[in-house]
Amino acid sequence: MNDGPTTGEAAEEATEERPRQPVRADAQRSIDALLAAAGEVFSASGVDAPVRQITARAGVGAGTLYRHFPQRSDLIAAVFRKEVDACAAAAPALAAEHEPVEALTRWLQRFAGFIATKRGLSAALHSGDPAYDSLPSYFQRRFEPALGELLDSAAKAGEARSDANPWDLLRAIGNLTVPVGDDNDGHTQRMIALLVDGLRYGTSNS
Amino acid sequence: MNDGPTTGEAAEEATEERPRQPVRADAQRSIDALLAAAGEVFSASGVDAPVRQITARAGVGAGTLYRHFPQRSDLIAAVFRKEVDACAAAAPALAAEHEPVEALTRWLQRFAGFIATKRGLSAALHSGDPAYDSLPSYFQRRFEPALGELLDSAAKAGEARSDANPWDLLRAIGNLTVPVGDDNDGHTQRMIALLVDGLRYGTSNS
Amino acid sequence: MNDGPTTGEAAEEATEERPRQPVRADAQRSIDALLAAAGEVFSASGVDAPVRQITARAGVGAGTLYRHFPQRSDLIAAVFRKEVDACAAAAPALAAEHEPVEALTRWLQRFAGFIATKRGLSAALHSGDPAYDSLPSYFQRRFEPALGELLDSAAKAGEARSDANPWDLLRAIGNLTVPVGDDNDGHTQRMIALLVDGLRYGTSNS
Amino acid sequence: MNDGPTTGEAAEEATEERPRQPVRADAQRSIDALLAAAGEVFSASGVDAPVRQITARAGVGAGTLYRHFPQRSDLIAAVFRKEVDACAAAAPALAAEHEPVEALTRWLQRFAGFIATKRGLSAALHSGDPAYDSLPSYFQRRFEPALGELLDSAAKAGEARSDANPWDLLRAIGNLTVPVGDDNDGHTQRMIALLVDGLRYGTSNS
DNA sequence: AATGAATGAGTGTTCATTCAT
DNA sequence: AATGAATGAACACTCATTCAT
Repeated sequence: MNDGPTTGEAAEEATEERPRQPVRADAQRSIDALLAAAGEVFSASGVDAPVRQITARAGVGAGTLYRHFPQRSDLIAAVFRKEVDACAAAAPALAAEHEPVEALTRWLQRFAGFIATKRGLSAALHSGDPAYDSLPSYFQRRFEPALGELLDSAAKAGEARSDANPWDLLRAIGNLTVPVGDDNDGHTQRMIALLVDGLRYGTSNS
Repeated sequence: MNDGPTTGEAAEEATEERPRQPVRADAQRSIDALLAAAGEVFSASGVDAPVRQITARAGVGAGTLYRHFPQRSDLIAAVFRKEVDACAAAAPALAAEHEPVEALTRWLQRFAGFIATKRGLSAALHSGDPAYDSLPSYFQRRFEPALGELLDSAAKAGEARSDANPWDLLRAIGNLTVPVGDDNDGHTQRMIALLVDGLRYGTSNS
Repeated sequence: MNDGPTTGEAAEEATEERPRQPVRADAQRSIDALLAAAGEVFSASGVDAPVRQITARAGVGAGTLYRHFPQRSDLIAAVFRKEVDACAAAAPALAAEHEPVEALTRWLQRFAGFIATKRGLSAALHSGDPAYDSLPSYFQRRFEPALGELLDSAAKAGEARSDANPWDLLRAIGNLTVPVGDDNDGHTQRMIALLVDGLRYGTSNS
Repeated sequence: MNDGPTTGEAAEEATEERPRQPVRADAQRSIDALLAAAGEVFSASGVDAPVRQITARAGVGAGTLYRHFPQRSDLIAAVFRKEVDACAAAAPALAAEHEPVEALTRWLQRFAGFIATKRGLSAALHSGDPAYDSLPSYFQRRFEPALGELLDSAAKAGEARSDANPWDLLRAIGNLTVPVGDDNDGHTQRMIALLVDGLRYGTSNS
């Protein structure tokens, strides 16, 4: 991803070419402050943190938050997108600086760090609130190609099996978007098999 | 573990041979109903679910819950222990019925299922509430030997590397007791390396 | 007072000559323990203290309290009568040991001590609960003659005006049975006039 | 005190000349309504009356009460101060309209009326809650000079003994700030002696 | 007769959300 | 557009009272 969408726009999927409608400077300042504050509060206290904690940290009134993010889910989604973008953008950067396996490993660690701040989001994501419907696909749309590139490079270098599924691997680390227990598509089984493969690696059988 | 402690007694580690102190039958019925109801509600709605949801499902009054579990954390901990026991007890059972690698794989899947119901417990566990202090060690005390036996059997059969650390592996699947983001002991790094090993398994390098 | 009613009987105005129906010894023990405990708890925490505080101190179960005192007001009334009796009985005792004015002064101080433990009963008394209807008259029936005797003796000795109204005086100190603010019978005014008389005592007018 | 502080400001000692900090009109309306409602409810049902009774009568939501009076004690204290101010302010007014003894008597009756609404506050005052620490001294600071002036005028007119202690007299009527039973400074004794003096007034000894 | 477990209405309090300023 | 006061539903928790043991 070269520069990513401007996630500063509240609750809106950016369409690249639409000319910006005039957003007043003070409004933009409020939005930025809210996104920053919410990101910090969410990782510190979870996405159920009291709204006032966020507005206080952002230095705005409660009404301002609701003006820009009428639903709590709008705020959560906006923060989520912003952080997804930042993480996905790290993949090509690492690929440019490191050998394939090294880049792969580093990015997976970076990704794990991203996931670590998302504890507690899982419940929201599966709450059935349609406001979150677009998030899993956004997550996938950003991350799958990012990891795909890294895996391809490693495979081309003969450093990884070529049939590895990036999406499965992301879920193995994240378990964010689909809880392990409910899925029936065999994801968990495949990932556990992968771990077991890892355990076997280096034995006389490998 | 041969048959597991009877976790029906609230917040108490059962000593096998001690004759039951007279727990009135109705009280025991309430405790059992509450633990069962709480288990279901917790996995459906998280550990912050309204108390009344639990009491309604258990068919008891609110006061009954508070009599037996004065703090919410007491209930959470009791449910946790009960489910840990049930899962740990599955390990020897599977070992008796299946080949080593099969038993290992099945149990890891069973364990993953256990973890899946624990989404949302992570925050509670790291809340600093001393009521939860004993839980991580209980978790480890039950699970580490359970998985250790399975790994040993697999290693003896030449089906797994013998240096695999059961505790690391449990955390790799669970990420329950220590969030990924905060740990500095390299756990995440090792587990990601293990996944990458799994990816490499079967390539020309293995 | 020579023997007074046995206030150990719950919620019942003793009729002097009725032969005691057989009260089982253990029941009587419970009643005594409850009255003693309630007296202590009421002065420490007011008459709205939690029931369990009383049963715990008495060493009986909650059911036992309700067997003997089906309404909370029954318990309050029984404690009240018991303490009224004890205080009223002190009047003749003091009269036998001291000079008239000394006995009068000492008993009024004793009475003030009694009142001091009744803070908070006022609200209950005026709650409209018919269970308390008999209490003010009981209070008056016991105390008015007790103080009347003391005043008479003092008057006969030329140590007090002979027209003093014992009931007014009791209320002046107590303000228990009728709150100052609501009465329109001039009681408060008379008592304040009395205080002012006291202030004038020894001025050029006296 | 010439006209009394505006107690409409929550839990704050008004400084006469300070220009009002911008208190929004609606907030002030809420505060006033709450203080008025609480005053009525407290005298009717005691200071432990349900919060909802107060908010309902004030016509505001529960949150509004908690915004302005985060602790129940804040509300109690504010009501107390407001009523103390009103009563103390009556003293100079009465002095301006009546002869000294008449003014004294009327104000004491007014004060007795004030006390009558304070039944049940005693327990709160001695609960040890530091929120009430300042109340007794506030009570004394307002009332002692108020009564002192009245007594001085009466003494100057030769209508009262000049050594009367205003504070003792206030406590004689009030018994609010220090319960009768516990004090060891002889207050109760002195007041009872005063009453007895009043009784003696006009006997052959006076 | 005594016990103490169960009930559930009642209450304080919080906090998301709306809306007057 | 921003503020922050008001609202009131929702929730945890207590405790008087009942009733199974």
